[in-house]
Amino acid sequence: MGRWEPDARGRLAKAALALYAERGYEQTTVAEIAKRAGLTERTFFRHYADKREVLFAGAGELEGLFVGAVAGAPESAAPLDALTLGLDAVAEMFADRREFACRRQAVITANAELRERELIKLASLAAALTGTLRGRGVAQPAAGLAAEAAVAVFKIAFERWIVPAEERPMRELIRESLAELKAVTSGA
Amino acid sequence: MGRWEPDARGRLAKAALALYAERGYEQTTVAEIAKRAGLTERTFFRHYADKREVLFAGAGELEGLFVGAVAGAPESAAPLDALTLGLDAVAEMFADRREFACRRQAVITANAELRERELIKLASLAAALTGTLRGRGVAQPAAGLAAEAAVAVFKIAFERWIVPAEERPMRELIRESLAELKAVTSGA
DNA sequence: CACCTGATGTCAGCTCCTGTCATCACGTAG
DNA sequence: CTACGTGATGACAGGAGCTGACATCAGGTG
Repeated sequence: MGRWEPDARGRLAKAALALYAERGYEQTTVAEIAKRAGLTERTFFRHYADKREVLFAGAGELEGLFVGAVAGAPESAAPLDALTLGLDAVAEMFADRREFACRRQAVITANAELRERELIKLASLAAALTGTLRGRGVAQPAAGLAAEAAVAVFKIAFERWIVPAEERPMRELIRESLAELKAVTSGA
Repeated sequence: MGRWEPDARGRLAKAALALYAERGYEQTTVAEIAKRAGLTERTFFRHYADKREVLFAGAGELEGLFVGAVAGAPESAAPLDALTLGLDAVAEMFADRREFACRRQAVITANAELRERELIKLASLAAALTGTLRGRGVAQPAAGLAAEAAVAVFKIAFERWIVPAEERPMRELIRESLAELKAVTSGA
């Protein structure tokens, strides 16, 4: 055993999610999170930039996966087809994390500050996708619009996937949302 | 003359924008804003919920205008056509406020916290548009996707309108973005 | 004149977050 | 084996954002 219990970061994340869920984000102090993880407040801020970020550590992974899949699409693929590959890759990643995603999302939707943070992560994703499309030769503003549209599809499919009543696979919901988007933008 | 100088709210907003532009958002304290407006810190927080909100007082107006135009579209209009009427209404509103919008946007884009707040205002707009479309009989998820797409069009048109080099009318940029969105979603 | 109202000032206090320095197990060089 | 460096952590002070509670006081109202 080392000098400290291992995985301080993970313990902080777990403690934070638990407390945010138990008593609400605003009613939880960083000192309490740290205490539950057996650490101090100062150490919390060494692992996470702020009180919100502890819930968004996985965002970078999602972005990397999405961008990677789009970048790896065949050169001949149209922008929306490349983005669809990215959406599929993301869907796969979510497949076995439904319960965790649900608890986490319940906390986020319950608080405006956390929703703000979530939105900027999605915006960062859109920006990264825009850059990737541009690297594939797509011009502006088409690249930006396609990226925003793909993120909207992800957002809405995710919203429906989270609903406990549905229980449908993420991939299916994404295909449906994509089809709806095409219908609604071409229909007018 | 009343007991106090009139328009405390407006004075605070003006002082805040000036200071944020001068020395940056983070380097400005609320006490400084209040002092420049001839008020106290406590009074600032009576007018604005937090240090960011002072830049977003007009967001409600934008949302109302957009939603009103969509709601007032002919019943026969397709979702995207109704949304286009909303986009046009918004474009008109921006027409004579370019300089103010530029200064404000420069401050916002320079700071992540302010971008977060901007994003949640846009999300609120998308939610309001979704509700309006649903009121017009559009089902989910089509309503949500159409709303998100319209907000994406607004976002990207606005980005281009702000660029000093361009100087093209907002309405024209919106039409262009809309056409690009249709092209990119139907082309694949 | 007495009273109420509403915008503001004053003050105490919590929480978030940061800078700085101390601590101390572990690894490594000698 | 000792000495030293390293890296994660603790301890402490302090600024800034934000809130609650109470005081103040010009104006309107009876």
